Amino acid sequence: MSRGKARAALLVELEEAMRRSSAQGVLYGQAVANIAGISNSDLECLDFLNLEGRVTAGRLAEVTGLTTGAITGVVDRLEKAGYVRRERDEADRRKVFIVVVPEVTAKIGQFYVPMQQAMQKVWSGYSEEELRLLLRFALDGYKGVLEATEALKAVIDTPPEKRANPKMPKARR
Amino acid sequence: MSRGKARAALLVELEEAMRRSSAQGVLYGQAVANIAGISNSDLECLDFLNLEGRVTAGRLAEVTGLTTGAITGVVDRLEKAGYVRRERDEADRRKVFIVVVPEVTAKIGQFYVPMQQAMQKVWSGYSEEELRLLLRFALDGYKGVLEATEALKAVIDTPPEKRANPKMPKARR
DNA sequence: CTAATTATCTTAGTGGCTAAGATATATACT
DNA sequence: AGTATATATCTTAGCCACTAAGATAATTAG
Repeated sequence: MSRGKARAALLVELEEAMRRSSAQGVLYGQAVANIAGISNSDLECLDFLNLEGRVTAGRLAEVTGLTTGAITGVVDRLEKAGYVRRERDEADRRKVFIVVVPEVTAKIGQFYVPMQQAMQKVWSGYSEEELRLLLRFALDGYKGVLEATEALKAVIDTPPEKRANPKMPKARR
Repeated sequence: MSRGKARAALLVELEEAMRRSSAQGVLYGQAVANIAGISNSDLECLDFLNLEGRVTAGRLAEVTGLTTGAITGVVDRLEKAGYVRRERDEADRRKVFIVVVPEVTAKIGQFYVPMQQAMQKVWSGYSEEELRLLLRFALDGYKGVLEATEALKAVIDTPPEKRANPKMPKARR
């Protein structure tokens, strides 16, 4: 206990640092969307499509939290700009798969280069063993955020008077 | 080289894992805004105010990338809902400081509880030494994202034909 | 003390979003 | 098979937050 920071204090700092970098990450995404001349939602969908490859319109609505009507608009704009194509599912002709057009989508990729370079630079300061720890944490963290998103839905169903009333994570200054 | 993952492969995995969790984090924020009944931008500003405490309208415009006109709207809505107050700077009466009303803002805090709990759970799986490494990384990462945001502005000023044309970070499947 | 600058607000117009319902296809029931 | 119900996407009307441009008010520079 005498040497090293007390664990509780460490966690507070960790939380604040992660909130700050995540907020800044959001801003980076907004800047990319602005520069690329597409809306935030459009870019969010395009990013997801790049991770998943081939996704139905309905799935896009699920993961973004937008209505299916809004997704129709998103896909219309992305398709018009050439980033994606619609592909009817031959097995179930109600479904529409959205697939990226990699040659065109690559134009967006350049706006992520500064972020990738900055991250490479950060990572260069860590040993392979440390990077493995970071990977473990990133994977754990992803699961955690998914869980939290689920749990948040439970909060909605809890009547307000039964909820805890915690302080907003507050500033220190 | 024979044991442990090759560093390059590790970095690719790390990047994907971090992109996924960051995307999911964005969704969590959107869900909070929906439940709280305020817009994404309003919540983003409120979060920033909670970190910084007391901030001018103009600074809010800077950090969010919104126009000052849009910020007027944000602050109007937040003020009407009781989350913040406007405070004229007595030294320079053009400026308006926006200050949070903690008692009211606490109502939003509850929606972050699931996230905090999930993160506590994740962090419980790490030793104090490991947490210190994570903190170092979170701080480095924040600096990195800030740098990247700056560097992105440089990309805008580079004529398109002089830019590299990298592939979009692509899926593996 | 006039001009230029800075900080916020106002206004008009636009675009993406939701809610509700239409359309088309698939599945379940009798 | 044939009818009802469910599912997936699209369409439409209306709303709200955003931008761009300019107005207002206060400060700083010459």
